[in-house]
Amino acid sequence: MVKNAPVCKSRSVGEYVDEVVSSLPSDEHIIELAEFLEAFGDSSRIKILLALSNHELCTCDISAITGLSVSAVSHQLRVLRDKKLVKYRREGRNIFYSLDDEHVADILSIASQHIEEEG
Amino acid sequence: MVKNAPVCKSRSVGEYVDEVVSSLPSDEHIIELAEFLEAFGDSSRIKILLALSNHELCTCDISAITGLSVSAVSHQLRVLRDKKLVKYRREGRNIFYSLDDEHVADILSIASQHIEEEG
DNA sequence: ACCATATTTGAACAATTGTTCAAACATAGT
DNA sequence: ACTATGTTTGAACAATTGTTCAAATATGGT
Repeated sequence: MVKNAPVCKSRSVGEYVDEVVSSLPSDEHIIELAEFLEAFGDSSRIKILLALSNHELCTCDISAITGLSVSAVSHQLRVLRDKKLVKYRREGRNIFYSLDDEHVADILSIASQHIEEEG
Repeated sequence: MVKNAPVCKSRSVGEYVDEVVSSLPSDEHIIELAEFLEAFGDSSRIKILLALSNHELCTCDISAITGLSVSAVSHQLRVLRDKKLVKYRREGRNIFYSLDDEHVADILSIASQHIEEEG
């Protein structure tokens, strides 16, 4: 009837289920978390973010640095803007992008550490 | 000829391009970084990871906690295993999963902070 | 008003994703 | 050997993704 209804018949397991359920944040928060972290999940965007950890950069310089087309960079910057990983300011014809805050750099750095340790 | 060839004609911009390029890690490292962080980028997987920050859990309890089907959980656990976000151990019929290391919990926690600050 | 530069946008496309379902495999108890 | 429980697997499907291309928008200089 209830399709997803589990499951463990063993009762030594499963005693903490209610406790864990009530420790979880709201679905809304979980979705925001996933959407924020999803924005890190593409090598073009990672390359852009790593470039921005060194310097504030305009769109066309990011294109030159990453080897991506200007259009591809702009599309990815939109994702990074929408998901609040980067901020920007206009200066004449150029728009300069930078990391939104330290959290973004921290996540990149922790992820780097993790990869180096795992081999 | 070269399709992606940029780009900025203004020379005040772009002087640091070479410097930033040489500061970037290898493409291989960038891809590993993206693949690791991509594994955080789905609300089902985030829910699983948050549950695991509280308790070591077996597959069917994760299913009960998250409301996902056992099969869906197992598929996602495979992603999390492959990308080294979780580890596991067998105990009889059950397989207990837990976060691979502190890095994973740290990333979840920093991302949570980020979201709360941005509103 | 016009032109060049810088950037964004929208449609199109192949490629990838997450879930479901049914079937398989693994372990433990009888 | 058989059965029940726990978990994984593979095929299928709709939905989403990232890039390209062509066209649009924005700013500044003449």
